[in-house]
Amino acid sequence: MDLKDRDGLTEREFLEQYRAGDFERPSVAADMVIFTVTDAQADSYRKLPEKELRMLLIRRGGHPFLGKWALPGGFVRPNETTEQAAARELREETGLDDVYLEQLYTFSDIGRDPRTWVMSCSYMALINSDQFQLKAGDDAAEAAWFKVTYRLLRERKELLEEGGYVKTLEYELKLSAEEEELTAVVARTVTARPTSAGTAYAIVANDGLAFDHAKIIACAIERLRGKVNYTDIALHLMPQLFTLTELQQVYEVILDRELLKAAFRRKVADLVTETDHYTENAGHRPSRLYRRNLEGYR
Amino acid sequence: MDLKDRDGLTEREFLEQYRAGDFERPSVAADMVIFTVTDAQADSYRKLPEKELRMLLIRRGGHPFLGKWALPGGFVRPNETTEQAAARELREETGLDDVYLEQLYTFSDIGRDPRTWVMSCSYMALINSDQFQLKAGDDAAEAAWFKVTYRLLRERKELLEEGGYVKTLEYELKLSAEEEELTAVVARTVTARPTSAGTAYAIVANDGLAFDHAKIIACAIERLRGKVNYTDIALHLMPQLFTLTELQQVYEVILDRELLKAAFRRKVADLVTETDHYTENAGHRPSRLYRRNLEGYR
DNA sequence: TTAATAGTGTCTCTTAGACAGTATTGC
DNA sequence: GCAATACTGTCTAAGAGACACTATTAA
Repeated sequence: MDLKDRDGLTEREFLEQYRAGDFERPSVAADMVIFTVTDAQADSYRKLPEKELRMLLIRRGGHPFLGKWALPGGFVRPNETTEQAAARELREETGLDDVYLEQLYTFSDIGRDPRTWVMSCSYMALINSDQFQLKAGDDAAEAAWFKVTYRLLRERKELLEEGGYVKTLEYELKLSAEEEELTAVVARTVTARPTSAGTAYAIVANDGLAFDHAKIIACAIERLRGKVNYTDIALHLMPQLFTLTELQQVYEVILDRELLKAAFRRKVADLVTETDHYTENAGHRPSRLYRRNLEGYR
Repeated sequence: MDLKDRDGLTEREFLEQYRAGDFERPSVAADMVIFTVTDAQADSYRKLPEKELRMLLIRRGGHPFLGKWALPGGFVRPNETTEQAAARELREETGLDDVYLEQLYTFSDIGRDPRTWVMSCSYMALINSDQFQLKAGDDAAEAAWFKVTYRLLRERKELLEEGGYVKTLEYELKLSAEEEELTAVVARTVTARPTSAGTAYAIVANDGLAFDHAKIIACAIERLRGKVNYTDIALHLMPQLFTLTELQQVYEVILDRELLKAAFRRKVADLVTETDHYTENAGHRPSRLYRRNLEGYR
């Protein structure tokens, strides 16, 4: 087809003469929440080590937010998708190439970067403990894996005159590495009005995190918690071989609550395949090792 | 705190001297999938009218994709968030201000806009039939509400040598307005590999839709279908007063399958409040009218 | 009276929660 | 034997699916 527009141009002619207007454009960054799971120090030779959910952060070496901790990320370059930018950043920061990657949300609050107009298209990556090496931060920047806790602090509900309500959920986000202890409070506000409705995040308190990264982290944890229940997403955090108790520990550390063993095993039965291998030299009965069942989830 | 960076500048000094580099930046558009539900023509005075899921599209009046149909949307302006841009576009296209609005996904494939580098941050809006008037398209552009169907065409699963599989789900998207009939086939590819995993959309066939909007629409329908089952999202498509049968019809048209009455009523019981009003002059037993229960969902 | 929808009762099957009981190892 | 974890069996409660039955209106 050779449709012509008002100026009598075909599409090819139009594109040849097209010049991008000099409207102001935003920079777009891909920022990543990279999760992994590690073992805490075991108390006794008999006890199993506890699992910890950890996240990679990088200490800023320049303004703005000099000295604060930020998510790994960087600007999306021309001829690159946001996914590719995220994968590239991940490779640069961790050397890893082949991981679970999922887009989270695009944050565009004005002033979220004090330098200039920057939107953040955020991603979540899951790394299993086989791939995991603490060699993060090959470049000059200081990097560390922070232990994550995210817990409901308070809940408030206000009724509106016109009908509907505003519910505010305040979560405390705690991130701790060797020397560092970061704390933030993120409020999730759910507005329900007769016609409209919506959810918004706000940072209530923030000690040590750069930009609006506390929001992005909150968003990632909530996505992870949600998906754990109805997908096999948690298996991306597991090594090749693992016990069902380890898998349960990972679920528990993500959800921040204890689960019942029997029910848990029924639930994940289809997500794993048993092997003929067993753990050895634990101070107790050996445990069968499982593999991820790639056919499992639907 | 007055931390100084390598150049001996404080944060304030840094920001004062900061000039945005002239790296190439993308344009960012907010594109919207605006859903509503309408009544089809009833066959007889006795029969209830069927519900139809509809979506607003705008015929392009210029290159590229001249004459094709596109989602309402536009570029995000400086000092505006993507949410605000979406809300502004919605107001411009429909005159509506107070609606359910939710961010979907950010699409950034290179070449998705043949003119220049454009990312699309997509949103879904739900409009109830009270607010709905077919006055869309006050400006010069031609606009129409298209009836939506989205149905699984075929499913393919290929096992990989390294372990894992690639599953391809092909959906047929049909959009129809008075004279117009648009058809596209969108493939959702789920890749499951031992370490990585991911989902991607691709357009397999496309007749009449501009840009990659078939993907965005597919994404919106899948989000809507998913959320219908575990939130009260469908109630944003309902007028102030409605019958439970109407609500069920809306669920059915979204999910594209029939539901059982008794089970449905149990499920939505907490999402609605009964009123003392009844339908009148239907050719059969009157039906109790309900309101949305704003306390209902969690 | 009739053609339609409105609305309820109840049986079954599946799943999640709870808990108790048995099994097996290293030291 | 002991201190742990490994693993299974079973009761119960809640929910989804299926279906049948009764109720009520306008024409």
